[in-house]
Amino acid sequence: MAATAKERGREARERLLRAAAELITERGWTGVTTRAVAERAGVTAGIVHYHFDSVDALLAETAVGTMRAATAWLKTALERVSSADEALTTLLAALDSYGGNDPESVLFVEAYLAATRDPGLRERISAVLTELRTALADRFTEHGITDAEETAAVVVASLDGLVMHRALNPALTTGTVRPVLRRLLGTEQDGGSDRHDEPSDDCTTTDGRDRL
Amino acid sequence: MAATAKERGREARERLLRAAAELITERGWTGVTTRAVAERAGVTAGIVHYHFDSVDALLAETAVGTMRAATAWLKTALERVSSADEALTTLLAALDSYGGNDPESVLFVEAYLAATRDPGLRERISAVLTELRTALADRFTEHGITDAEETAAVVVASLDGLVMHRALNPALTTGTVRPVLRRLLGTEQDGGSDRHDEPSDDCTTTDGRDRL
DNA sequence: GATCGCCTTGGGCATATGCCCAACTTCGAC
DNA sequence: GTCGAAGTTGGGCATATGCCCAAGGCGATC
Repeated sequence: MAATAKERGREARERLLRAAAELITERGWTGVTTRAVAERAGVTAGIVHYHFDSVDALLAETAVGTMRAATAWLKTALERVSSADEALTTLLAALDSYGGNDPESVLFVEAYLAATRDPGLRERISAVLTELRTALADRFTEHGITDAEETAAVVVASLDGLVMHRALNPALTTGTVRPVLRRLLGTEQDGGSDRHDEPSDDCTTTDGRDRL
Repeated sequence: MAATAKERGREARERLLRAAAELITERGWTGVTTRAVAERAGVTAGIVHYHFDSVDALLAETAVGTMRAATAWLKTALERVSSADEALTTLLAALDSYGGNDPESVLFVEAYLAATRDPGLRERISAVLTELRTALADRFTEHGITDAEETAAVVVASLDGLVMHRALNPALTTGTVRPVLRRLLGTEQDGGSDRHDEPSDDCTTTDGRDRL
């Protein structure tokens, strides 16, 4: 058996990260406590400060890690895209995959706010966000979207805003907002701009990618 | 003499509300404490629970009150608007009026997240948001925007998203994002989307940076 | 088997927090 | 002048919280 102690330590650490992610969305960033996260992870409270310097360090690690994973996934998904509209669809699909009361995207918003009060976290989150924004802008440039940089920035921000508002207004399904968001791309392809509720064409048609 | 005691009580209550608003953005919703808000308001801690049932009640009152005031102001501003584009400009100007490190709009985002965990607050915030969204949608309908309801919803959500992202990315000035956001209105007025003829309340700050 | 490194435990300390309350002040009404 | 309502004060209680630490496993290495 390979390093049982080390392995268990690693697992405990990851369980803490997962527990923290849940609790951030449930209680809010500043509402996560040492003992709560330890209990959720099934470990004792002392463990938290063995694996992390502080509760805030745990939360930052959780947020940055989650965002990095999501961004990495989205970047590879965007690489397979063959039009700007498809890129938008990919992002919307990712947004939908978390269902309505999506825990993960609320975590992002909590992280943004926490970054407002923590310069170090802000730096790390900005880096991830820039990465995603740049990847999207590259697709846009590639497919002839004007103001690609600015458009990408607005699209990413808008999607985060929609995530937030959807928590209060369930009518904001991706199907509903997609026709409107498409206008952001500036392509005047006039594809029947008033049809809502796209049935199920939300998945990019290429290889199987219905997971996330 | 007009009720001095009653008057002072009222003032203390309002000072508490203002102090709470500041602290919510500084420390986050769940980071606001009885004593901190009392100290900021210049009263003793006992006062807080005399005027409000609980700290959470204080916070909710603060958030809803602030949002109601902002919405009321925006509604009257929107009434004077003579085009959909001008409506957008009005909203952007309001967004800018709070300067870069705007305390108020961060408060809104904090409130959205808190509403996620408090059904009562969620109800109240949804009502205010619906009011604003409807007022905007009315303007849009009036000026021939297709999908007025959906467009209004997306615009409001996008602006909140931009507020959040601007806290991390100062390049997201209204001047920078305005040309992109105009596309949301679906009015295909000329391709050059970076020129506008409304000279009056041009709120755009002198955008220094263009690289996002 | 002894030793070492990594992980874990459970308790503990100083402080913070929400909320309460009895006594006190203030000021208009009678 | 007395009374009562509205507001204020300062202390206090039970609990929660962040972080620490000495002691205890436990497998790998020698």
